[in-house]
Amino acid sequence: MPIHNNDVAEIFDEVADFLEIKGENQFRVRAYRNAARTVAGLSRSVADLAAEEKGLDGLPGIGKDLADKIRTIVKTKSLPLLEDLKKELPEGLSALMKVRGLGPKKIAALHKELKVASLEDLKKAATGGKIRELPGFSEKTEQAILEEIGRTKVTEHGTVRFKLAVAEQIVTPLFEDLKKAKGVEEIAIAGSYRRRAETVGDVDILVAAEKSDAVMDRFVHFDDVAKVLAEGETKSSVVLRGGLQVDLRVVPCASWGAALHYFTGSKAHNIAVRLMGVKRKLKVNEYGVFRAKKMIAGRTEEGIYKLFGMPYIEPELREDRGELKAALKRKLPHLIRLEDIRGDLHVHTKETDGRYSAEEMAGAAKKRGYEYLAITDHSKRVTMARGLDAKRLAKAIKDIDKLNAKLKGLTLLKSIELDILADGTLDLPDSILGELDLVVCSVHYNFNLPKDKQTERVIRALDNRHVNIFCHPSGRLINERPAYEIDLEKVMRAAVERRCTLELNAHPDRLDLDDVHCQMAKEMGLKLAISTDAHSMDDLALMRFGIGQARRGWLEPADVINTRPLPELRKLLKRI
DNA sequence: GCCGTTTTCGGCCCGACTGTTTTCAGTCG
Repeated sequence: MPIHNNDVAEIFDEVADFLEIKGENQFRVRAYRNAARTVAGLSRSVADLAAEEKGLDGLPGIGKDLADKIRTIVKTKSLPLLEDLKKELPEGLSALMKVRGLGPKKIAALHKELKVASLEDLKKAATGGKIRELPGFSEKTEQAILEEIGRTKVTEHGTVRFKLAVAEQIVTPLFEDLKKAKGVEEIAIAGSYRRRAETVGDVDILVAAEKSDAVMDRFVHFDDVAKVLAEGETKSSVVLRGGLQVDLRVVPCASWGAALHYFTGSKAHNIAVRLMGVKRKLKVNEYGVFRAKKMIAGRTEEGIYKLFGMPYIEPELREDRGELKAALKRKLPHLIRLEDIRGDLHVHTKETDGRYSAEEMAGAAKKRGYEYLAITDHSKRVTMARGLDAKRLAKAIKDIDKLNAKLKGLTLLKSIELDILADGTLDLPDSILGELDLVVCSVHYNFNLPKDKQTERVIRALDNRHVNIFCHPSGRLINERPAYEIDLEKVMRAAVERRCTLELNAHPDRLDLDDVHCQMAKEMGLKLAISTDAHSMDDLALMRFGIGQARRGWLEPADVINTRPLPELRKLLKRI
């Protein structure tokens, strides 16, 4: 099995956990964490980079030592330093770092005094009343630990994060309620939610008000609050029923921009901006930018960036993945917006597993202001969805022709979501595919092929000159199913050569491609399709999640085919 | 362990809240 970027990142993070528990130099710890973040955010395979002479040179936070360690990991799939650390300390300790309220110091004490070596041990020690006996711990901390283990669903693989769409549903009623609180001048949801990350760990609500008591009070007493974790004058935290943690921060109006910037993050982006401040003898915090005691920026986010010689940086870019450098050089992308989308290229109807007719879907698409909509029902291999065989597809084509004759202002595109069979052949014959406006194709079965076979399978499908778009390319379902083994970089290069493309599936359960692969596509000049995979009329609105992901991947309107008017789109869909 | 429009050595973001304490360490974001 090849080494993925995430494998390297996980090893570095684990090293950082152990070093921290050991009480090592905090800056060394930070170096490993930074390196983990850099590797996880790379738009190219770190294994490939490691194979190149200077491939790892100049990566932020990765110097000679860590570059060597990466090469070791790629070559041997392990890191001697980590193996040594695991001999010194029990392997399970790193999982304890995921328990909220437990940090390196407490974990070290629990291990030293109670021989706690795993989540299991921790639970036992807490239930047995052992923890309260330790200095610095109490019965209260013991209870808190037990609650945390239950509440956050801590596993060996970390804590469960909420899908963005789920978090949106849970937090919207609270957000709407807080808007009505007395004294609220400005209010926004910040954090990873505002950066449109695919999942969020918690939700940060920010309020500007001269007096905080009314809004704080309304917050902690909101109907859906299951537990108040902290309650202060400027900051409170609650857990809503369903387990989502929400933090509320209240700042003075003059600090709105600084606070919004600070609480939007990412943490890495903030640290980088603060460092720019330190170099100019300025202090950047959530209240503003200060020279000595004098506030010189912070009412708006724009003002802060301007002070450092940069244009406004969109939240989706704030991951410290090169956006600050790009901003300084005035090379920021003009990110795609929802309004740029002119049509959806992947939707289902009740002919297979959708809920509405093509006509109803067309009506919903028209309401959204779309110019075109591709009807892409499943092909016969997807028996569960009653996929179309050639005969039924032929009838569907005729029906769409009839519909198009009476539709005004919107064109339905004749298409199919064609299954790629295990050997890379396609589920329907070329003769019928030639009748379609475009063909999108997907993998729905045989997920467990070896990586090279899976990659070959998909590329073979792309060899067919009727094929235009490879859908939900990694096959992952967020929080539910990992991606199948596939070399997407290779698939993308194949797509560029064959004048076809990949989909960014906008469904919030998928968001597939991820942000890193979107950026990879952009860098190799591959123009993507952003589609919802809608199974109902409402689903067309999921496009906004795809746009969020695309923006995180630095995509501009020109990088996406369904921003084009129909005649241009048709040209782009033509293969030689 | 990284890094450099002051630097190859000596720095490395910053503040709020909690808990167990009597002035602060630990944790979090």
